[in-house]
Amino acid sequence: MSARASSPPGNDSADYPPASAAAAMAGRDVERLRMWLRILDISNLVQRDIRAHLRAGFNVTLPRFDLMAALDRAGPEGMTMGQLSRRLRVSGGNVTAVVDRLEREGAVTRRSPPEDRRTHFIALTEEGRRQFLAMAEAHLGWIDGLFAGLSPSEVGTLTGLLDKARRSAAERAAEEAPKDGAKDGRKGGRDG
Amino acid sequence: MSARASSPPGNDSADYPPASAAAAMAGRDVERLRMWLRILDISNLVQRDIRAHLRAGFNVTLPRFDLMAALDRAGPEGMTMGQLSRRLRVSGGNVTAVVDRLEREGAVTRRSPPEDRRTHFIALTEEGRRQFLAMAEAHLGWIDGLFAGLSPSEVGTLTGLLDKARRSAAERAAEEAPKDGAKDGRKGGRDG
DNA sequence: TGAAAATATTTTAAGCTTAAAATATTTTCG
DNA sequence: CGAAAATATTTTAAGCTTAAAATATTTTCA
Repeated sequence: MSARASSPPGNDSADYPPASAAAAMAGRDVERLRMWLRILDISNLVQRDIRAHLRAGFNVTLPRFDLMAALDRAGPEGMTMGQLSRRLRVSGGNVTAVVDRLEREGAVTRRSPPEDRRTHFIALTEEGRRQFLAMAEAHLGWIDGLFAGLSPSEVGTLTGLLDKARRSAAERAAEEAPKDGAKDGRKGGRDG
Repeated sequence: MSARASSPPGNDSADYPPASAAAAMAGRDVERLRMWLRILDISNLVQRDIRAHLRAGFNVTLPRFDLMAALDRAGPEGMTMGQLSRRLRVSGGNVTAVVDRLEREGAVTRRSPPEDRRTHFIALTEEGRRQFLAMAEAHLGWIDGLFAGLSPSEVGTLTGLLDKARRSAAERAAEEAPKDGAKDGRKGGRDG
């Protein structure tokens, strides 16, 4: 859950910028902020709904579902902890914790190849994959249902503009945080 | 941070539906799912950036910023714990925890009116409000920067479509979870 | 070879989050 | 009045999350 996120929150519509902060905003362009708050609202709303469905229908949390999705995509060999960390964009410690629980539940296995005992390959068990496929199918239905109020053409327009917005934000966030100064985009990380 | 959320994750663009789940998705419409994943991506990306800025520039977390924003909006009397819980759409226990920390830091005060000692009004201290205004000003600038790649007209179109998407999701999420069966939309809650 | 550096993961400390149980207080109503 | 219900908040148990420190193992290279 968590409706959190840098919001003059509780927004069901207009009233931005927030009351007292209004003074500080005087004369500033607020349209991009307004747009962002819509994105945030939808994101929170949909995530809340999906989490509730996952819990009620499958007794699974979103982090576990996401991790299983990555493993499903990876195929039978699975992925290493480091690969999962990068793919999911979460910390290594986080992957350790979530994998621990999935392993305890029998949804994934950990195995270390003899040639490098530092690393661990995580893979879905048969049961884990079966569970995931059922969840993925249901998930698609939930999303379709939530956005049923948009026509196919509206969905297309929105997706296109969102792509542009994403590129804008990704570029600018990246240049703020140079991280690594790496040459070609592969290095400095942890494994591959 | 957390890039989490019901995603065939790690998406920088296409490759949905995810590999093995593809079988389950056969013949299903995937456009709305694709759109949702764009929203999710942007939301995670921007929140990550904002959190980093808030921490680096103000040594503050997003939940604390959000709570302070609500209080700023509320004016000098502040808000009760229950009002904060509903406004921020988080649990009561959560509000207790975040307020505890803000209080410890001197950003907010708790006071209980004599006529109802169950309740507590939380308000920004002078220092808390000063801090918040500086953060809100910076926040607006970060958002403007991230979405600078969109023209004003694109921002307008996007905001309009997002509004429609939000209404769609909100309506459908609401009818799934009837919660209260209340008659006219005000009741059954906790306070006002 | 063998010490230093690099890599891969786990552990730890702290904070956010929820649902459910526990407390405290006020309101209702027999 | 006084017990039961309602209301407001805090506490608890569990899980997610991160950054930073600690471990374990492999690679580099003098």
